[in-house]
Amino acid sequence: MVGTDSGSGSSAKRKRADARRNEETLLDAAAAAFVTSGVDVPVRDIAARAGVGIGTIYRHFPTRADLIVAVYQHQVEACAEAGPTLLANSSTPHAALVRWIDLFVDFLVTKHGLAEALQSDDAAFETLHAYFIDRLVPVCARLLDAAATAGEIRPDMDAYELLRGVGNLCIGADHNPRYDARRMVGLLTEGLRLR
Amino acid sequence: MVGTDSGSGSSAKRKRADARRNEETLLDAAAAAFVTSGVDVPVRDIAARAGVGIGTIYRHFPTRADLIVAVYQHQVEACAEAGPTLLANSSTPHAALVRWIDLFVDFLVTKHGLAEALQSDDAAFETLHAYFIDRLVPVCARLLDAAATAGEIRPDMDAYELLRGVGNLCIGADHNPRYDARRMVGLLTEGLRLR
DNA sequence: CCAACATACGGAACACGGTTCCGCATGGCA
DNA sequence: TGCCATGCGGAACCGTGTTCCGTATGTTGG
Repeated sequence: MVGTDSGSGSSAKRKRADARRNEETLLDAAAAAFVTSGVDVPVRDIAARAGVGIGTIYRHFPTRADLIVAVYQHQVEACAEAGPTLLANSSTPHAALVRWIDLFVDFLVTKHGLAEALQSDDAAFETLHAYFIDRLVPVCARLLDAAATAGEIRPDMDAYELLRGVGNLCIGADHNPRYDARRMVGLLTEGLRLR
Repeated sequence: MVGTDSGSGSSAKRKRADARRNEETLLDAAAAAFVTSGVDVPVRDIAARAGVGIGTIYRHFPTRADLIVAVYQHQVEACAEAGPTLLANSSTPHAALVRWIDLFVDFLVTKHGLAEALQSDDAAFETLHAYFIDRLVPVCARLLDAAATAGEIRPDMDAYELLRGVGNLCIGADHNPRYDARRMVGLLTEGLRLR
């Protein structure tokens, strides 16, 4: 699992039935609201969509970050797990790295406002930061290490820094036809290459 | 000059003396506030610092963007003017491009929150966007063009997109010792290179 | 089945920051 | 000096995050 344990996990003292139901409903409502209004959608809107009071949402997900993490956990997990797979199945480590970063970019640019939230220094997004870093930095580090060992890229690249840079490049990628985050990220990974 | 004409310009019907004084005071207060609290400092704080009412600040600078533009106009101007100079004085167009982008990055990372504001899609920052784009994109385009003509970089790079990417990379550059925007931007310009 | 308790709920109320608006003050001018 | 356009202050309003408590309801022991 993943640590937050804010889900239907089997641990602890088993919550009340209505509480579990509400948590589920909220997750669905939030997912839908994120799609239509971005991850910055007002808390009240999510509550209204779920048909619950504002207090309920705060009780289950004390910060917006908790809600975002819960909604996107599966996808982040999938991305993390894709790392080793790509490394095993790609022609070179650098190719694996590029493909993995593509996955990450795909994920970010299709979630309205997520890239912004990810880089925000607002304390409310602390756990969001932490989750992404915990889960993805090690994967990225492994890919970087493999590529560096193979002599394909410069050896001094820090995984955290790279992910942060990639995340930054994804900001505003939706809602701006003149800006193509993928191309920019491509430039970045190209610049990483040893020549 | 620059178009906004929100300064002590000699055009129009010459404002009242107290109004001109207030505008000056506000500019100073805002500059100081931006330094200590970032460009997101509450409007009330700037007003308080300047010793004026809230209405006054809105009268002179209808949006936060107007204030930011007014405060940083000189520096943006200097950056824009440095473009041709660098092109004339550098060993190669690519070197000029890199040095110019360094200038831009230096400017952005030393203004707490400016990079964020620059990429925000909030309507309030519309004029900020517009000003930076109007002033800097042509300069960048000229540098890109020179470098492309010299065969140093790929010829398909759009100036707006590059500046946007660079701006994005500068987000969160202050207040995060683990992230070095300069290095990331360096990677980007390296990736631009033809090899 | 019922009582009693822990748990969870709803939403009013508060905090905060942006923005508007209008009655009042004042600089500039005849 | 008196008049008027210009400018000023800040109360008030709005949207949104967040807290808190009286009430409702699931759960469990008798």
